[in-house]
Amino acid sequence: MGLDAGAPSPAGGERKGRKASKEMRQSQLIEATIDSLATRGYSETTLADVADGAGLSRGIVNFHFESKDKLLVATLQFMAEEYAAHWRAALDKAGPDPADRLKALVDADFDRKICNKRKLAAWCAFWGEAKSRPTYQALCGSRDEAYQDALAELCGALIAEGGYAGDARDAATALDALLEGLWLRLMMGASGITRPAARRSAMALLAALFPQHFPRPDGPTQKKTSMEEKR
Amino acid sequence: MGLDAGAPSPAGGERKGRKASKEMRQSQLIEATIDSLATRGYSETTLADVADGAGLSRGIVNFHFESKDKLLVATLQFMAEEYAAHWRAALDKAGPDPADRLKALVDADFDRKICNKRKLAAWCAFWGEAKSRPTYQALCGSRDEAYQDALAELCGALIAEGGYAGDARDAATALDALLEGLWLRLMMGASGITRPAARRSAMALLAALFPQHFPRPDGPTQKKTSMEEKR
DNA sequence: AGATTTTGAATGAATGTTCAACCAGCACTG
DNA sequence: CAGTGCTGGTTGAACATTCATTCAAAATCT
Repeated sequence: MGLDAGAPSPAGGERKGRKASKEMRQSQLIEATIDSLATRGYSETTLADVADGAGLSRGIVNFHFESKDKLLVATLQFMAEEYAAHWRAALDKAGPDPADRLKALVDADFDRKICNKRKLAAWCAFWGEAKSRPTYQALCGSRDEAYQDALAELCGALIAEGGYAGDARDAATALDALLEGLWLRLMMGASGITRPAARRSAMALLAALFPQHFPRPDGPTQKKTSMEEKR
Repeated sequence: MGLDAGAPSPAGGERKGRKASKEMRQSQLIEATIDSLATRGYSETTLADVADGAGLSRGIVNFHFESKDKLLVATLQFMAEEYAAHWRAALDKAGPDPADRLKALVDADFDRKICNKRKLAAWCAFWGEAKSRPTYQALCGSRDEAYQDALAELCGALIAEGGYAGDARDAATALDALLEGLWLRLMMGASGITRPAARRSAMALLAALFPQHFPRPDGPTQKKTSMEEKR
């Protein structure tokens, strides 16, 4: 019954019913898993929930993925790859100027595609289990080793350009931690913080670290456009 | 672990714990719960684990706490109260100077009593479930409403004193998010970040935000010993 | 003794996994 | 083209396990 199920419908190759390709089924199940993680939490996520969410039958997960564990690992893997691809694309699209590239990374982190309640909640669910599961720990890996390298490289370039004091690695660590902390706050939803406010907060850190490159919103400082919002 | 914990060996006549008062038993069970959360994670924490960890029998938790849920709530409550009491005490002990008080808050956050793998892991376990449990969400509450108010007040004082640009509330949000993000990183243990390094990173943010009040560490420093440091 | 705490086995519900039957597509044959 | 058999995705019920909870009996304290 209820095969159509609809749901998030990843678009593209429409093949709905019985014949959906293996990969489509898998991503359909992964999406349903993210849904369940976001609404019920890790400890309450059951295969029955996932199957119901996808509009399929009970035993389906054990056919496409070998076990519940494997499904969860695949889900985390999917999110990690999506995240990495997203910031890499943002970096490619940005120009050669280090300041622009750094801003692009921050913006990418707060993009709705990545930074929404559903995905944030799923990330946090995995974080909560990461310490006791080496596999999760490696995949969360405080985001991505490469991401931190990219941050550090850009910070280094700005420090060299602007003659700022401080260490590039430390600045990158602080920035990365700040971004993660803001994600956490956004997920919690408490203290009524919003996505734009969080992004503004991150930009404020950049302004404090690299004042010549990231002018404060109020001061009529030296950089180019003020396409940012005001406050 | 936790308290003396008493070996699980039921052999000897050992009349050690039987007499322990209700409150002692409860905190003993709470400590065992934190242990289990830290080592096995939220989803794998069972009452049997907790009871074994405390060296007591299976049904004990349902006697002192009504249910597993109540035990977990009590555990989170305990940690929240301990955290709040800790930073409040640090604030009381600090002098009247806003810069000193802010530094005291940061130091308190990285105190071993609060900031160790065990407690961090337990916090993170609760964070992971917070979105789907209003009770947890309220207790995590992105730490503490009052904590953020204290941060904002101090930031405001420094901004007024030093004539810095920027908003106190934004600075406090950034600082709080950074501290939480660093906690998360410390818990993950990845990228080999250490507690002193994390604290240094937080201090770097303060130096960037309030350069007159928090001189950079590279110059001949101002405080006393440099017993920290590492990397 | 009476009250309180602790124990450990029994209970029942929830859930991951297995599996035999079912069915949609597809290639091949007559 | 119709029929036929094959491959493999899909189903749902059966199974086994794990675990929170209950409770009567035992142990300990006052």
